[in-house]
Amino acid sequence: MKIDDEIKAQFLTPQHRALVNIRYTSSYLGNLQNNFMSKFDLSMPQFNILRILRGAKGAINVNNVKDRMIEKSPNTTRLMDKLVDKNLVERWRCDEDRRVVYIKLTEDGHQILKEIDQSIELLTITNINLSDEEAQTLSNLLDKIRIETPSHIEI
Amino acid sequence: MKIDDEIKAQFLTPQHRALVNIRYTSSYLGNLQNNFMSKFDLSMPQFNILRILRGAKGAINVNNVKDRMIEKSPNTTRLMDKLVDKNLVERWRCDEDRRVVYIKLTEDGHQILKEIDQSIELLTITNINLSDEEAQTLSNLLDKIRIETPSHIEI
DNA sequence: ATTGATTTATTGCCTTGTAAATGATTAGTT
DNA sequence: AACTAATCATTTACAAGGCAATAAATCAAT
Repeated sequence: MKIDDEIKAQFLTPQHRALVNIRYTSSYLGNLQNNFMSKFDLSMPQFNILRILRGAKGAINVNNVKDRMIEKSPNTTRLMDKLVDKNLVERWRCDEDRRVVYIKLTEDGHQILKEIDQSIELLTITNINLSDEEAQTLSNLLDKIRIETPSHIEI
Repeated sequence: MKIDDEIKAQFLTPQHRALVNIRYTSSYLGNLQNNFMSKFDLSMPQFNILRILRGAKGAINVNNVKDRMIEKSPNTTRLMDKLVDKNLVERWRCDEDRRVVYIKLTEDGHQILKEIDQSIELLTITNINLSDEEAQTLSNLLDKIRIETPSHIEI
C-alpha cells in the first residue's frame, strides 16, 4: 500500500513523505525480521550478534562486536547477557588486558545458526524485492540523505 | 558516509545493502528528530501526538489519535499519560459512550507547538536534502518493498 | 612513581515498541 | 431479558535503544 493510504496524513512535500516512509518501512521490515526470529526464541539484534561472532571465526572482544553493529555499547552488553543466559555464547575476561572481555559462540550457538540457515524464509529478512538497479538507487538516495545533514544539527 | 563504510560489514547483494541502509538511515533520522525535540523536553512521538491534536482542531478520541500514528494503542495511552503530566493535553471520558476517552490540547500545548514552529530547525526534521524527484523515487521504492512482501510471511 | 587522562565494559534510568490479558461498556442475537 | 460478541482503552510484562555515570585497568607524561 502507498504510504499515503497507510498513514492517514497529508504530506506537505515529497521530502516529508519520503522521511515518514523511511521510518515506516524500517519499522515494517524490523517487525518482519523479529517475527521470523521469534520462531527461534531470538530477536533480530540477538541474531545479528550471533552472525557477527560466526563471521569472526573465533573469540573477539566486545568492542569488535559493537563496531559491527551500529549501536551504543550498553546495548551490546545487554544483548550478550541474554545470549549467555541462553547458553548461545561464552564470555570471559582477557588476561593480558583485564579491561577487555572476549566472547565467542558455544556449540549451541553454532547449532541454532545452522537451523536458521536451513530455514528458507531467511531470504526474506536479508533481501527485499527490488531489482539490483533499484536497490542500488535506493541505497544511494539514503546515503545522500545522511551525507547532507545540515551542519547546525549536531548528532 | 556510504553505508559500507559506516558499517564494517560486507553486503552480499545490493538488496541486502539497501535493507540495512533503510534500518540505519531510519535510526539516524529518528535520532536527529529526538535530539531536536529534547530542547523542548519532548520526544518525537510525543510531538507527533501534539501535532495530530492540533490538526484535529478540537477534541478527538484515543482511537483517532492511534489511527494517525501507526502504533499500538498501549503506546498511545502511555505517551498521552506523559503529555497529561506535562499539562500539554487534557483527557476525559465520553458521557454518551463511556468506553471512549477524549483528548485535546491545553493552552500550554498550543503554546509549545508555537514555540517549536518558530524554531527554524524544524525544517530539518520534516525535510530531507533530496530534490522533489529524488524524494518521489525514494518513496516509490519503499512503497514497492512493502507491497511485495512474500506472502508466506504473516505480519 | 604518581597523577591524570583514556580505554573498555558495565550499570542505572528513562523512553519507546509490541504482545497478551483485563476491565468496562456497548452492540447484537436469540 | 439474557447471553455472547465486539469495541475502546488501559495495564502488565518484556525487549530494545539511548544517555549519563561508574568501575576497573591501562597508558602517558611529567
